[in-house]
Amino acid sequence: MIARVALPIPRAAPFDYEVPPHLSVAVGDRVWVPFGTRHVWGIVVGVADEPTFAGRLLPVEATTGPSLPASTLDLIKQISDLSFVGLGLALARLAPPPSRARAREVELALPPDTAVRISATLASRAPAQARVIIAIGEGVTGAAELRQLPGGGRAMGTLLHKGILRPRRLPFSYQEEEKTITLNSAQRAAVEAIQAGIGSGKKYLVFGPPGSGKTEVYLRSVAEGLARAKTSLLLAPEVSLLPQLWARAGRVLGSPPETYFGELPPGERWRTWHGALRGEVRCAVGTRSAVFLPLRDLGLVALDEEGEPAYKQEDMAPYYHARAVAELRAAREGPAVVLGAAAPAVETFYRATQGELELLSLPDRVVGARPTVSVAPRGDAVIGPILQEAIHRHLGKRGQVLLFLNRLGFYTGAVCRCRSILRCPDCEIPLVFHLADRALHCHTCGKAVRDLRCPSCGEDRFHLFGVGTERVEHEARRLFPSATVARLDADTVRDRDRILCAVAKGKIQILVGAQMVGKGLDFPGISLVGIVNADQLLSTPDFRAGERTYQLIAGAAGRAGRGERPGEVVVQSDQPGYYAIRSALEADYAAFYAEELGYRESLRYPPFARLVRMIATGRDAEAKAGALAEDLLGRRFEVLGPARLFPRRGIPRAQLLVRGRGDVVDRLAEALPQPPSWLKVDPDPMWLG
DNA sequence: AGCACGCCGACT
DNA sequence: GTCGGCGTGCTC
Repeated sequence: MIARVALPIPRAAPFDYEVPPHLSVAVGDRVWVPFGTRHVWGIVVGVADEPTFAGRLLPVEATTGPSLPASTLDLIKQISDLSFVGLGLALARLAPPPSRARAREVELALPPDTAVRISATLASRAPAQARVIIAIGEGVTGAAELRQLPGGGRAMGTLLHKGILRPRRLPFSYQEEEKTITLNSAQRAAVEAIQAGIGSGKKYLVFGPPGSGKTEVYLRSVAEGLARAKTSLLLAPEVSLLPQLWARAGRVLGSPPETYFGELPPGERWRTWHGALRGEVRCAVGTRSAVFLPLRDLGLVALDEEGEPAYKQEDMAPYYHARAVAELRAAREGPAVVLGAAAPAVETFYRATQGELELLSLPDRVVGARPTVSVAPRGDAVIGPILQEAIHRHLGKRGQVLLFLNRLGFYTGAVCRCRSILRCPDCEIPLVFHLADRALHCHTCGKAVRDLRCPSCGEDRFHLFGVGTERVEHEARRLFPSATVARLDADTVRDRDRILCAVAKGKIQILVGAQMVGKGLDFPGISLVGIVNADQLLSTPDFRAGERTYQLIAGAAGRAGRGERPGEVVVQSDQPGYYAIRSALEADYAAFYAEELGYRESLRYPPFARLVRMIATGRDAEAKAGALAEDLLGRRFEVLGPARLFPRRGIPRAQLLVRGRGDVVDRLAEALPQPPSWLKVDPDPMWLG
């Protein structure tokens, strides 16, 4: 028998191997095969009697049995086609490889006082075990550190075996107090509507302001599904949001759900994936990669904050949007898809108005009161006088302060003295300053502008800008020397657990954070949220800049005043009249949507067209992109660019955008059956430029 | 993606 | 004379 095996290499076609008589393999099995001078894991995507390869075949050497069901294999096949990536590579990155679970962090499985008593009795006979318990009592949770104690490795193993310790499943030890929640009528109506859609593949948009109880609606719907023996998936855009979701789900469902996300240790990922495969997992919470979990009898997939760009995998192939994958699963496996947001993606809301999704509105806030939102000029200060005054006021009342910065300081935009952001005359996308030729470039159409005058005041001298989180942290410490200041962004992600716990306990007065902090975190002590530079996001070279700005402000407003204290939000902006900022200040999504939709239509951006982003990389990226553009234009594609991008790790890059109708991806797949290795093809990109 | 093979600059 | 830079090409 011949096994056709997808291998973790860019090439699309599978490789044929001989299956020796003592092994039996089926489609979906993981196999160990010789490949060149080494061995690799592959996944069987077909079996046949005759090979398609003419050369000499090598044997399959081992198998670990099923790694995914046929439905998931089909799903990943579809994703690999849509994102112009070989099936083998897509499978290797989406189905976790076999790995033994090994605790990375441990915690006490007993109340601390009991543990102290046990360690006292152990002190004479098993001093190593006592030392481990004492160390944990002192706050050490890392398994690696505990292993370094004298005899620590073995002692930890014994304690895990005895059940005194247990592996910590989440990179965060968030605890929430019990509270009983009664649904209001809008929430009840939403749960009823969703319940009717479980198993039918219906799609819903749960639309409501922060604190309107969207999470409770998903959780009650999950419970309804469980009662009918259906499994569920709950997705959040960021790992940092999982602990709260996990804790709340455990409380509503009666038992804790499984977790699945990229940073989970390999053994844990494998365990959850195989639990799902065997039908043992009934509910899982996770980030975008969890949308592929092979849960059996899937009844519901919910995406919280569905407009968040983190749902799209764009940095690494295969490129996919968790929402699109959920909808593909709905079509083949029938789960209801529930999208929830206070500020949905414009595309999603548009689809709801077109009847593709059922709109379920939750108009009322059930947690806290709407914070007061005000706008303040930033001028040349990082933290302007009005925000400074507000921080003083809240610190004085023992409130906590969150200072947000969208950390896209990567781009250097240009502002005129009259405070308007300079935009491309054709695309209305903000221009990006390139130091190499000291010119402003449009990353959408490729135009380079050297002699530009501000369209609103005619001035030709501009100010370049970009502020980072470190600078904000530094300013906060300088201005408020007696406050405890912490910073949470991609650089400090390893300390996330510690920092978030300290915030929850009120030990940090000012938290400076990038995007990740802005989403559904729920800290009752935070009474003031300051958005340091709302204009910076507006200047990103992307047609979604307005949408992101609205989402940022709306999300931040949702962070303030979730507890007893009334909340306040101060947005620093020098363009308070710009529609995205104005409507966000008023929490008026409908007004934002109306204006944004008009802009999208007049300039033919999604949802009125579909974009495919192509990035050429390498020495003559621009020339190659240019030749490709010529070729595609000849085949009657609409092509924007090529535009020169900033080099990445010293390697030049150039971008093309192909614009078309819904069928543009299929047409491109026909035109470029196997894109060259220097070209990345990303349909429906979330980030341009 | 690896890893080999292959053809040109600075070193024991 | 070699060690080694990373450019192309192949792996059932």
